[in-house]
Amino acid sequence: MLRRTGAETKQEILSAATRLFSDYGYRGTSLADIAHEIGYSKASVLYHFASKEALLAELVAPAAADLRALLARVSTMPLAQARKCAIEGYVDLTITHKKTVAVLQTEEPLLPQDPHFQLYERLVGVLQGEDDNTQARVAAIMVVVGIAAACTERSDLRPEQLKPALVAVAGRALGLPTDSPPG
Amino acid sequence: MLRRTGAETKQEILSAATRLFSDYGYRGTSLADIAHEIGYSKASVLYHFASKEALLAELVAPAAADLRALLARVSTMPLAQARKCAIEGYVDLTITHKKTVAVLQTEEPLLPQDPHFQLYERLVGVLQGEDDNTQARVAAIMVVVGIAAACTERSDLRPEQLKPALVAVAGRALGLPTDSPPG
DNA sequence: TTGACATCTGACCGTTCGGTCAGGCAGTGT
DNA sequence: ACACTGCCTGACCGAACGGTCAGATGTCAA
Repeated sequence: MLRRTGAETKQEILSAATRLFSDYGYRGTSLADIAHEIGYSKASVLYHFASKEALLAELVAPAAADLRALLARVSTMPLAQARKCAIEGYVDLTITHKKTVAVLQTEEPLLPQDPHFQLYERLVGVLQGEDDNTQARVAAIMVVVGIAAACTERSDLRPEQLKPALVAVAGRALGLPTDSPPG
Repeated sequence: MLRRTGAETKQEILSAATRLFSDYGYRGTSLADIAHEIGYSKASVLYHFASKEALLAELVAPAAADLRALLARVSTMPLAQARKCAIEGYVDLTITHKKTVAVLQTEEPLLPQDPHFQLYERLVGVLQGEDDNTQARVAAIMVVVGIAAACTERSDLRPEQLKPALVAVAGRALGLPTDSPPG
């Protein structure tokens, strides 16, 4: 018989959950919804994941790992390079994990004590640079949240166009020196 | 006996709901939570509001009205002035209705067909200007979402500092000509 | 005092949710 | 043939939710 392996089913569940969570939110999606999406029963979802919360955690893990890696990589650089690299890395990450970021975007702000939230805090810190004036902080927050928002927009812009646009606008917002003058 | 009037109670409910919705989300807040917050019963909340959804609508109405007014005011201006005025007006609006915007911020993206969402679409259109290239659109989205995010941050920055910072960063992100060159 | 009205509540209802559990069913090694 | 294991399910459970309703209580006008 053509039975799927457990690992395959688990991946199917993760994919369906990512889609539904990003469209309807974590709280707006039931385990039954996820199960129905892939033609399994709710009990089957809970066979592969200990709880709905554990499913969310596993879903978010890859994006969180990438962000953690980016922060580690950037932390060894001099500030100017770190900011530039953080922007580009974060843009890549957001494009790659578009749907996952959309989930975090709508569900995370409610939990300041959440570990993922603290990663975002560190990213904001890097982009903010040494200055701790209001304007620098505002710019950093705007860039981090704005990049995520622009990527998760319904509009289907091609990544080849999207990435340079995001990097350019982020650089402008942060007041970074432009390295590729227009014209 | 010192009974409150119905209008007073209604306002109390709206205030408590705004606070709780912005902290825990619409779905994360029950009618019982709101009632408990102000020492009334759940049935009392439903005496003043037809439903939880109606409560949300009434809660959001003032901010939505302000945004609508801003868009109307701006629509009669030449483009350059409209963009500048839209930024400043939107910053004011967001600072004024900080908590309400926080509610919309986390609950709205899930409903593209929502009327409030369409107001945001129009605002993005104004900031985007005539260009419909990727970069202009990305900048507009980033500014609209970023302003809201920066205002609803936990950090308690004084509005006197916050407003000029937001306006300046937004202008930079959109590539507007700087009208007040730094010292 | 009485009746009309506004405000507020406890008790209740139907639904949905996350989660549990005993068991079915297919493949595999012996 | 047998037992074992991994995958999956229907039926069920308790809790929480939004919402309804009859009625208690207070206010005010006549």
